[in-house]
Amino acid sequence: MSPKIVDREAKRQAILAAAIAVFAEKGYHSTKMADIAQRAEMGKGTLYEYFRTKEELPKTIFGLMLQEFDQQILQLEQVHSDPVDAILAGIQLCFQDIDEFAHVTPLVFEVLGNKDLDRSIGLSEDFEQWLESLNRFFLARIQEGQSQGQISVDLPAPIFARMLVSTLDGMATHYCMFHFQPEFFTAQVNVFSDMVKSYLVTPK
Amino acid sequence: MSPKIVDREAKRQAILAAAIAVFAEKGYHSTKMADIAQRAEMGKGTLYEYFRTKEELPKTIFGLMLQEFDQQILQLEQVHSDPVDAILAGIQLCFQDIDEFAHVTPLVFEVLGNKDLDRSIGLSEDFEQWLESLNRFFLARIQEGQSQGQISVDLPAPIFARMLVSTLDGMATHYCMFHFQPEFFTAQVNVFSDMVKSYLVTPK
Amino acid sequence: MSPKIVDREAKRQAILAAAIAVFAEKGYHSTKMADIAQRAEMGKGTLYEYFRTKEELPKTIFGLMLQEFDQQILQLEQVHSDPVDAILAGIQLCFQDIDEFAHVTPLVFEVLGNKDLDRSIGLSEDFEQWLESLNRFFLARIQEGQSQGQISVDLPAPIFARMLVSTLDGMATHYCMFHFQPEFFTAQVNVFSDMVKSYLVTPK
Amino acid sequence: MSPKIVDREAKRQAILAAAIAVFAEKGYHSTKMADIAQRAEMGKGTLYEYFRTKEELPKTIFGLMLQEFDQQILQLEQVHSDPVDAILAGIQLCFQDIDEFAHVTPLVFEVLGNKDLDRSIGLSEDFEQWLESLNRFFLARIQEGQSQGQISVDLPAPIFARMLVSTLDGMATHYCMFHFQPEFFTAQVNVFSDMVKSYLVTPK
DNA sequence: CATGAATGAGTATTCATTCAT
DNA sequence: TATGAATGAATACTCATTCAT
Repeated sequence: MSPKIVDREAKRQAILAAAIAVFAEKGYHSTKMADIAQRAEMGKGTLYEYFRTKEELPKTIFGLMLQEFDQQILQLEQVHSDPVDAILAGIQLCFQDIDEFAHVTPLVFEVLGNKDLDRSIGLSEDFEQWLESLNRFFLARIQEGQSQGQISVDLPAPIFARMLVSTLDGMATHYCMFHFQPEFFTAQVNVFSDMVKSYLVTPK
Repeated sequence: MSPKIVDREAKRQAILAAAIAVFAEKGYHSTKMADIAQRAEMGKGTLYEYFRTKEELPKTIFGLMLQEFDQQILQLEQVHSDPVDAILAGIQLCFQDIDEFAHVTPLVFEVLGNKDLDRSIGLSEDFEQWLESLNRFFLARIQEGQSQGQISVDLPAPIFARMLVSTLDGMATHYCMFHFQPEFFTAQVNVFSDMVKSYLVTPK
Repeated sequence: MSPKIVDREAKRQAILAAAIAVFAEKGYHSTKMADIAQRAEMGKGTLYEYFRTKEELPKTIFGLMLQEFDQQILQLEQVHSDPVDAILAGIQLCFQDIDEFAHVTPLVFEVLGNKDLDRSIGLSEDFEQWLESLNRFFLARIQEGQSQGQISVDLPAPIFARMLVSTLDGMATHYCMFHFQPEFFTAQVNVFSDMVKSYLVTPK
Repeated sequence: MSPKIVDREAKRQAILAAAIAVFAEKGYHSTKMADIAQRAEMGKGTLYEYFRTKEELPKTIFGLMLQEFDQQILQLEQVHSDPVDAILAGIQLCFQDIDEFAHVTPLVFEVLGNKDLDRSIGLSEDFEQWLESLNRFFLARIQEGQSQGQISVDLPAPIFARMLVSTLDGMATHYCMFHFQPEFFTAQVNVFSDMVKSYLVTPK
């Protein structure tokens, strides 16, 4: 905790913040290291004292993002209400800090869309792993509900779980990329949640 | 008097096919014109006989894609069954030719993620317009169902419609990008469809 | 003189005329072979049936030009009036067909200015040779005038002759490149001629 | 805190000197940026730190040249001897720093000869303006001499003035391009000057 | 002979990264 | 440690030339 270390950490954060801002404005490929240096109000050379390459910036950004996602998963796993409520809570939890990540969405798109870049950053691997965790959570709750007789055993659990994962991601993505309207979005999540609830508890 | 006879249209298609293939493999920015030329089995210069710039390739690819999307919208508008059935038919229709477009998805991601590129290609504008058409279709059917007493007037139509649009896109995207399993996907769309049906016809 | 040969020659001339026109409009380096073909109303490939390379076009154009220049020199040498009159006649003769060559002047400039191009076309060599012939003509007449007592022996003949060559070229160049006004030009040549005459016959 | 210290102006001059040298050797179009970089003993990229494009090099070179030409015009206008002497002084002044510009002449030729290049560099416009200034100087002195009775009013002043401009340029050009012999050149200018003097003061 | 489709060598320019200060 | 000047690999695009028809 020497002041040196605090300074270094603060500078690292400043660079990351600048990078996020510029990446969000122009996209990864259109952003020059010089742009980031300017935004961070430091020299180009200094960036390289903190990050060895340009690619290390999105790598770090995604690392932080996925760390938060993992927190989310941990939170999910601590939800101990009855299965259906847990699923509904999970849906809400997914969007808890969405505004915080909204401006990184275009960067995620650009990296996921470029296999070369993705390979060396490893985003899709980590991202799919997160999707899988989410999927596991929903699947476990559904199966729990089925074994408790609360959810019909006719419901194809793995399919429904994966459907939840992709539809939730769809809503989040549309909010971040095309339709940035918080209240509307909340309402949307609520109808969706209500629909899911009705479907799960209705006997088939 | 008898110049070389060439099927220009066929060659254009061949180039486009090569471009789509290489873009899908490496992404737009990582693809060199030389890569496309090699894949199309022709010289670099020949590409420029058919497309003036590199950007014109995705532009053309998206143009064709959006043309098909427009066809889809036209088809949607010709669905004249009762409102709820129309909505369910619409959901199915959305995924009708999905495999045809699956390999363009990463390219769409990369372009949508890079504001600079998107601006000069104009993809997001056209894409959002398509989302809006889809939204209008669902909204109209829901309102129709409400005025006919089939769907509860308590359902917030605009919100539900937009939710459908984003969730459908989410499922399609996940299928194309992360989870390319046709049968699983069909099943997923079917549960979703069933859930929507139940929700719409259940009195609140 | 078979019709074939006449046809070929006519086509050669057509290409040359087109080349001269386009070179005059845009300059050598900015002219594409395609431009010349279009102007000559034939296919690009046809040009190569008549001229092996692009450089061969200016080479041929300059060849014709210098051929005319040689004719001029021959004409000069047939002037058999007294020395001073011969010099004055020579001055006029220099501008005899100037309008015919005016539009080639920029091409001459561009080639003379580019040593690489000049080397492979060999223009400056031929051009300087022509200047030298002109110089020899003037020098011979002056020396003739001096030996006949008509021109002062104090006049430094080689220097005066070379001065004539460069000043005449200067007037021609300015007419062709900067000040294309025929009447004004004629008047200019006349004062110059009159000045030379006065100077030559005035005893020092 | 202590960045590399560099004399940017000196480096700019070094690049310019290298550019002038290489342009003189090969011509503008045959010169690659890599050639200039090599001559200036630096990397290609460094050139672009000082000049945004290749065209900016001749543009700057001509700018400096024309600046000197303007100085010359200013000097001319400060010549306050009697009209004929002023004209003779003007003739000498024209060649004052000729050696300094001699090696730029081919570049001037190439640019003036290529309309495309000339348009974007704007040389001929500036050059003709300079010719015009020179012309105005001679015209004014001649008319002054005529109103003072020193020069015959029969002399067509505008024509004679323009004739001076083009013949002086002719001598300068030949010196720089074809006949680089300083002593010979000086003698040539002197006979010319002497001839002009005789002509102006001789009553018609 | 005539054509224009195909070709690929050639070149200006950009930008991530290095390194002298 | 911080800097920004220097670097050169990398790449889209052009155009003289070739050659199948």
